[in-house]
Amino acid sequence: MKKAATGSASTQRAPTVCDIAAGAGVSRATVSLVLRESPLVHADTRARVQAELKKQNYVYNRGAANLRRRTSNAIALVINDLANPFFAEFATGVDEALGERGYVTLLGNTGESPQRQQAVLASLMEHTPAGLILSPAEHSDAAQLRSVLGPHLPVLVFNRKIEGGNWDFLALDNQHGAELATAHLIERGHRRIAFYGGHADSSSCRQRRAGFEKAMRAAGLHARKEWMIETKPSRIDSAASTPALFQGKHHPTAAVCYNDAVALGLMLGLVARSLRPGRDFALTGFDDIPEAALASPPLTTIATQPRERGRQAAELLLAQLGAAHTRFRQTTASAQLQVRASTPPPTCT
Amino acid sequence: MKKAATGSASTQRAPTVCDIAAGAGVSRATVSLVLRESPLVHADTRARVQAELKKQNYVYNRGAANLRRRTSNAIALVINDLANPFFAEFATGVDEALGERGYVTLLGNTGESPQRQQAVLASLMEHTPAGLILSPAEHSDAAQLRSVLGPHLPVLVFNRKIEGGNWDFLALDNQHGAELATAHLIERGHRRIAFYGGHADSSSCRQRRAGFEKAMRAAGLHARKEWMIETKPSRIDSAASTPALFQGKHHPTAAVCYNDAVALGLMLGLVARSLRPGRDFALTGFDDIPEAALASPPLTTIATQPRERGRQAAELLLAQLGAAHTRFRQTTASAQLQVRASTPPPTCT
DNA sequence: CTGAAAGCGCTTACAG
DNA sequence: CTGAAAGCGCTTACAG
Repeated sequence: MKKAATGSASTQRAPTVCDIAAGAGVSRATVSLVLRESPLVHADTRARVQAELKKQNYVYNRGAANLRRRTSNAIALVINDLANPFFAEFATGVDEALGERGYVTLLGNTGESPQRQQAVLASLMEHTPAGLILSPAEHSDAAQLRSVLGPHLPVLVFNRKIEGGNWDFLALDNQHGAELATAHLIERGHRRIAFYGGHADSSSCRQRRAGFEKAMRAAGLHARKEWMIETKPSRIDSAASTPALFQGKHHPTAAVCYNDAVALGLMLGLVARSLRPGRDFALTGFDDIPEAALASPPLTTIATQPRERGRQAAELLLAQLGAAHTRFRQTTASAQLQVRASTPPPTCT
Repeated sequence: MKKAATGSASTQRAPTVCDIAAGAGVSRATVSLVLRESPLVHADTRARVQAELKKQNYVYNRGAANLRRRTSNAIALVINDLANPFFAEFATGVDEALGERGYVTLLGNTGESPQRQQAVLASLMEHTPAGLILSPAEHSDAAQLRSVLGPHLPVLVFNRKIEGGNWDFLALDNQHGAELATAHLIERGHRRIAFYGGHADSSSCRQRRAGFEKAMRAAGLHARKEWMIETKPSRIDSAASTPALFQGKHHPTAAVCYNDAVALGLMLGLVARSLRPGRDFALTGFDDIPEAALASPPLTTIATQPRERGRQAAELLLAQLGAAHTRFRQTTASAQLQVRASTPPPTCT
C-alpha cells in the first residue's frame, strides 16, 4: 500500500482529447474539430463529443494548442509601479479589454528598476507572449530592451517615451492637458499664474510646462521664470514648498499644478498660510485621483481616466497584432484629456 | 515579389534546441541538458553550446518544456478589485515574491462579479497554472468555484472566507486589529467609545465589531447598541452619517472606525460640526492607506501592510505546492497587524 | 558523457 | 464528414 490506489483515471490526471475521443468513439481529430467549433462535424457527432466533454470535465490545454499552432493568446503587461493607483487602474483597464478579446494577461511589475525590468521581461518572454504592453521604468535603455524583446514582438509603450526605441507609443497628451488647465484659470480672470511642482527634468513635467507656456502666450500673458517652481511630485514636499510662491514683490493668484498630489499638498500649504484654496488662491491639478473630488473645496483637475487608457493601450496593441505583416510605421497615440471642473468652480480673488 | 525574401533563418522564426544542436554539432538532448544546467555535460561541450545559444539569441520556450514535463511555473492571481490600492499593493507583493521564486503571474480581475470570476478562472485554467491565489468576489459560490478549479489545484484564498470552501485561507486578523485600536483609545482614557461605519452584514465588519466588543469587555466597559453605527464603507457616506454619533443624551468621545475611508470621512464630518478631530473627538482607522498619514492631524490606524500580505500569500501557496502530496489539512493563516499611531498621538478631551 | 527515440496535448493537411 | 500521421519545442529514460 505504498502508492495511492490508481482509482478512476479522471482523479489522476486531467482528461485529454484522447480520453474524450475514446469515450465518444471518435478520433482525436474529430474532438479537436468540435472544440474549435468547426462546422465540418456532423451535429450528432458533435453532440456526442460535447456530452463526453462535460462528463469527463475536460479542460482545454491552450498551451499545447498554442505550441502546435505557433500562436499565443497571452499578452505581457509590465508596469513600472503597480502599487500606484494610476497604474493599478491602467492595468485593470488593460486586463479587462484583453479578457474581452480572449487574451490572458501575464503580469510583471518592475518597481522602476531597469534591471528588474530586464529580468521580468526575460522571464515573460519564455512564455511566448503574443505582444507586450510596457509602462517602462525610468531610465529604460532601448538597446537592452530590444535585446530581450527581439525584433519581432509587437510592443506598445505607455506613458514614457523610450529614447531610441521605435515602438508604438501611447501617452497622455501632457501638453494639451496643461493648456486646458491654464485656459481654465485664465477664463476665470487670472493673469498672474504660476506653474507649480514636479521635476523640470522629467519629460511629463517639461510637456506640462510647455502647455502652460503656450496657453499663457496665447492669452498674451507672460509665464514668469520665478513662478516656475520645482518640487518633488509628492503632497508633502509640495506643501512644504508653498512659500516659494509668495517670495517676490508680486504674487501669483493661481497655479497650474504638476499633478493632483502636488495640488493637494499646495492646498495644505495654503491653509497653513491662512489662504483659502479656491477663494484666495486658485489652483488646478492633473490626474483626477479620487481624493481630488473629496478635497474641500473639490479640486479642479485634468481627468486622465487611467482605466480608459488601459483599454486604449490594449486596443492599440491588438490592432498591431492584427496588422502585423502590413505595418511599417510607428504609431503615436495620445489620450483624451478633459477638465473635470469642481462644482461649484473655485471662486477667484 | 509577393513574398518577403526568406532571408537568414534567424529572422524568420525563433531558434529552437534543434538549431542550437546543429550549430554546435551536438544532439538536441545535449542542448537540453546544458539549458537545464546538468553537470553531465562536458565543460567544453557546454561552452560550445552556450556560445551557440548566445550567437543565435536563443530564448527558452518554457511552455513547451512545461508541456513535456507536465509542470507549470505560472500562478494565477485573481483579484476582486485591482483598482483598489489595497489590492494593487497586495498584487504587487504577490508578483514580487513569485518572481523571486521563478514563477510568473497570470493576472485576472473580477470587479466583484462572481460571473466574471467564473469566466476569468475558466480562461486562466486553460493555461494550466500550478496554483491559484484568489481574492474572491463577493458572494462567491464554493460549488461553482470547485467546478471550474477542479479538485486538485492548490489554492490560497485571501481576505474573504468562502462558505463551504475548504481551501487554504489567509486573512487579516480583523478582530485582533480592532482590539488593538480599541485598546489604544481606552489607554488614552476614553470610556465612551463608538464603533463607526461599515456594513454589519459583511464578515470583516462583524469581526472588527467583535474585536471592539471584546476589548471593551476586557476593560469593563460597555459597548452600547446605539453607538454601533452602520455606514457605507466610503468617505462620503461616513461624513454624511456623522450626526448619528451625536443623537442621544450621551455622546461618545471616541470612535473605532471600520476603516480609513470611514475615519477620514468622519474627520470631515467632525470638522463640519466644529469638532477638532483628535482633540474634541478621538478616532482610529483601519488599513493605513497613504492618506491616513497625510490627514491633519495624522490618523492613528491599524497597519495591514498589503504588500507584505501579498508576499505572505505567495509563500503560503508555494509551501502548499511543495507539500502537495503530504497535505491533508486546511490552513488558516492570519496576518500581522499593528497600530501605527500618529505622532503626536491625538489628544483626548 | 552523448545520441536516437518516444511522448507531453494539441492541430492540420491529407486521404478516404 | 472522419481517421491516420506528422509535428509544434521541449525532456527523459535508455543504450552506448
